[in-house]
Amino acid sequence: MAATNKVRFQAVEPVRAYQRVVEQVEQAMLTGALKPGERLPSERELMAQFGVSRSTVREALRVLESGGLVRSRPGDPHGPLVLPYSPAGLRKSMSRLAQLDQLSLAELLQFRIMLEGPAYLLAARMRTDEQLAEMDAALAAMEQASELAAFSEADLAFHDTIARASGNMLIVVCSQVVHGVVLDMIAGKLAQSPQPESVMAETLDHHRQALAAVRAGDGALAARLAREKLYEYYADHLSADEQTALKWLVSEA
Amino acid sequence: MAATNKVRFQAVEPVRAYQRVVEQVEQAMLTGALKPGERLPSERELMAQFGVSRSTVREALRVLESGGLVRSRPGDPHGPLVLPYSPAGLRKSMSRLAQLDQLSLAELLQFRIMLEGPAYLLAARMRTDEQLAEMDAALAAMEQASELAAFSEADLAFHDTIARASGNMLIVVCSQVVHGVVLDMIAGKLAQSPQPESVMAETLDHHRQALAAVRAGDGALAARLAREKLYEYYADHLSADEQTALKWLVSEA
DNA sequence: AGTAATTTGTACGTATGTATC
DNA sequence: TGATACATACGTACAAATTAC
Repeated sequence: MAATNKVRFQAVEPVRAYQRVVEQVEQAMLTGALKPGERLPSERELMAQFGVSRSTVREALRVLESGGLVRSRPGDPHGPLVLPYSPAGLRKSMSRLAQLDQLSLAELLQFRIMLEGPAYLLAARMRTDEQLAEMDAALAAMEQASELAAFSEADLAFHDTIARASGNMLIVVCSQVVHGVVLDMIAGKLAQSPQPESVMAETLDHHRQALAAVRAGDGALAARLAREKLYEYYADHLSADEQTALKWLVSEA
Repeated sequence: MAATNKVRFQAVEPVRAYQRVVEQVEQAMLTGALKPGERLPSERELMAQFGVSRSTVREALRVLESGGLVRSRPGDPHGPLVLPYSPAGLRKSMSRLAQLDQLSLAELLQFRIMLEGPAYLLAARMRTDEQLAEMDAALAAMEQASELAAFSEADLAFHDTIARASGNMLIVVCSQVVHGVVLDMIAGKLAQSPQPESVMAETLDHHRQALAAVRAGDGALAARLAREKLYEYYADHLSADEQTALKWLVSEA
């Protein structure tokens, strides 16, 4: 018996020409041979260098473009531009996950609590003075907002600043995505709230307290306030079981 | 003076033909009009329906394909296959950011702690008996593993079961992705560990304690154990500042 | 089993609008 | 302003692969 019983072969799928082009360009960007701000050769030159047709080059460029890695404009003699690395791709994938995987509001809120607690915790210790000023500005915008839309926008900016102050990019991206999806899910219900003013005033009060805790450097307090606020704000939209599970995260996390 | 001083115009960038095709297909998948396992029309039919050339259709298909949404094979008369959601895209974009130093190991570990704490917390209360049996099986596999690779694989299965027991799909997917990326980042360093046996034994012991807490329904204890374990396991790879920040999350979260 | 039909993968040519020099 | 090089989009053609009869 040949000594091949330990090796495991994997199913091999055909590698298309455009994929090899994409891989080479991606590799060049990963190794630093191609840096943001630099240019790729023109399509005609690429098709000469890779030895493929124009269609193949274009398919590869479209894939790179949709991934947020390059941007090509018609008529640009310098060739496609290599873009700086941004979490746009991460955000798109997260968005798809949140929207496509039929997530429940309860799951999204659980996740928001998991994100916001640590976000406040870290922000209370890591925040710069500029970020503190941004939070003040967002709070002021919320106070001055007369319409729900403007209020909601300022609220989003406030949370975004908190997330950025945590110094963790994953928290920033996930918070943006999850917050956005949650707003989409309850958009209808929130608009027909009986007393939008009282809700806004209450939210404002919670934010003031949390911001004060952040300013004082009391991360644990800020985190607890944030979790409780989130629960109170959204609990009405959940079933009794879901409320219970969410409560666990609020009190014990 | 015309009453146009309140409107804000945004810079408009050209929308390519292939982008509109991609958007329509993505939208159909998001709304559920196109479900996994179903087929897209053939390229020729697509080019008739969208009123664009085949090149454009193909560029759109390549983008969708690279995003893991569809798969097209040569000669398939049924057309491109609509794939079920996979976290591959999420993992790829996260890995890219990590490789490009836009995402530090410290951030990833922070995030893992944020995920695993609540995962254990929820799992301790929500787990079914079958999931508990799965955890036992994974633990047994870890005990029997002689090589690091098998041990690591069983460890991954253990954490995955915990995540699934939490009942939150976002936790499941994010845990898988982040865990995988962390393993990629420290793959080299871990292999040359001086005493892999002692590390494995220690990890095993931690897992036993955490599993016991889950079995007993003590979510708070399980979560604390998980956070501490994670810190002890990876702290060596972090700078002093990063260790301090991580410690905050371990103790106060 | 084998053949025919259809589809994808790739290549090449062309017209048009655009950005840069 | 004009000239040049570029990207966009369309159309055609042929080889390779797959399915169905």
